[in-house]
Amino acid sequence: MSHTLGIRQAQKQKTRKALLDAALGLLEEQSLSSLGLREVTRAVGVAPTAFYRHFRSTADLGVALVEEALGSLHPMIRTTVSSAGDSEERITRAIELIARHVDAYPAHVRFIARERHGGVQPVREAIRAQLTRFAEEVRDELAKDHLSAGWTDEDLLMLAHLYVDQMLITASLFLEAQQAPDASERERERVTQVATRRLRLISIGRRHWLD
Amino acid sequence: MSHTLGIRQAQKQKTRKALLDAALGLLEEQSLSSLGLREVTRAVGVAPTAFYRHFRSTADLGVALVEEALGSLHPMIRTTVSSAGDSEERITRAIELIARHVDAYPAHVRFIARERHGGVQPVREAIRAQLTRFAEEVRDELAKDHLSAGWTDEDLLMLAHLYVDQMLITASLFLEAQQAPDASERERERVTQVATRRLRLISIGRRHWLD
DNA sequence: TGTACATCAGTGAACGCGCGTTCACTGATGTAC
DNA sequence: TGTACATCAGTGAACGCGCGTTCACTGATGTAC
Repeated sequence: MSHTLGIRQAQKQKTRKALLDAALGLLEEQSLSSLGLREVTRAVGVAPTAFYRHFRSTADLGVALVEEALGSLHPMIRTTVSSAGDSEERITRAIELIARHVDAYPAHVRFIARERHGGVQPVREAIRAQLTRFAEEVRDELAKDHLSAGWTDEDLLMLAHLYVDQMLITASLFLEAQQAPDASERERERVTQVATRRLRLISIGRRHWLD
Repeated sequence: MSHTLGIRQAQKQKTRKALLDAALGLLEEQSLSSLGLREVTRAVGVAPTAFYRHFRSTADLGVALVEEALGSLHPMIRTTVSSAGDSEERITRAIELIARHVDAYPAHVRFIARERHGGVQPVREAIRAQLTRFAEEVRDELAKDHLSAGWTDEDLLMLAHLYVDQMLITASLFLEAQQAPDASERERERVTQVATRRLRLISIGRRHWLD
């Protein structure tokens, strides 16, 4: 049987999750560096002092949000890069996956895009560390592809970073499309098209890299 | 002779510039959404109320900073894209130009990277508008190149956006390299190398786009 | 050039408010026997 | 199973502080004659 937490631990986890969720909601319209501890506890309905039972500061909460937003994405990225099919099919599948992820977790995506270059150093570093891991994982999968024969490890990592950056840019574009006042379905299709073509161009560059 | 401002106008412009400069300095360690009006006036040495003679709010000041950071860059971008030489030479020149710009205006570059997805809507929109203009200008220059024969306008704009995004990513990488505790010269060279290869791969993709 | 009045960038006091943090506390949950 | 004590998540009062904004003001600069 699975490990069962005590009542006390379970309740603590529940409050912690409520704080993270409330913070994520409040961060749709501001940056982490202006997020107040009292704001968060007020949204949850607990006393301001309860915050300290879970996090040292809002920066600390931000680092936890990075883990929540990106920590579980690693297996998904690996399987996407190493998936079957020809280049065009894989591009289509990858972009569809990004679109669905943005639909499912818009606030997480916005948080990462916003804080990647945001004003809170520990959070920037946590995001950077996760993205570096993503790039290394993408490189590992790319290395298995026969198209990578003759590539240096450095160039594979360069390409992997290019893919990771495109993934983020695309996610951010889908997010903007989502918020478009009307015709957001049209916007969504436009983003799908332009992101597909970007990846297609990169894919072509990849195939002719060693020419 | 050039238009001379009255003493009053000249002094007002001087105070306004001092507010912008102070804000830019304070924004190295925080986001615009947490920047305080009193913080800025304190740094300049004027009364808090003086702020209102120049800006309605810190968001308004942020929009002015976008103009200052990006407004003067248009001619530079046009000439860079349309410059002479073969593909490799142009890539080298473009990256060197970015590196020099980051050295000359690090705070402006950081501000744009930070607030592009930041928590202040009018500033995000001002940045977005400038970057759209950049992309359209890049497209116009690309369209003159014989390599663009047969390209749709849509695809040219896609490529232009790809270039603009790479420009920002590269600038942001140089900025991080600048802050590296030691061996920042090594870091700088590493960034130059990886940015060069990225552009090279995109350039290869461009050449074979219509294959 | 000189005078009388208008403009307006910057001042300084005052306001109400929400902030982060401290502290001793409460009472439900956990644990030892 | 029952009892006595320990733990600790969440409370609520209190603190000093800096915030954005208002208002009537000052005095140098600008303008009309």
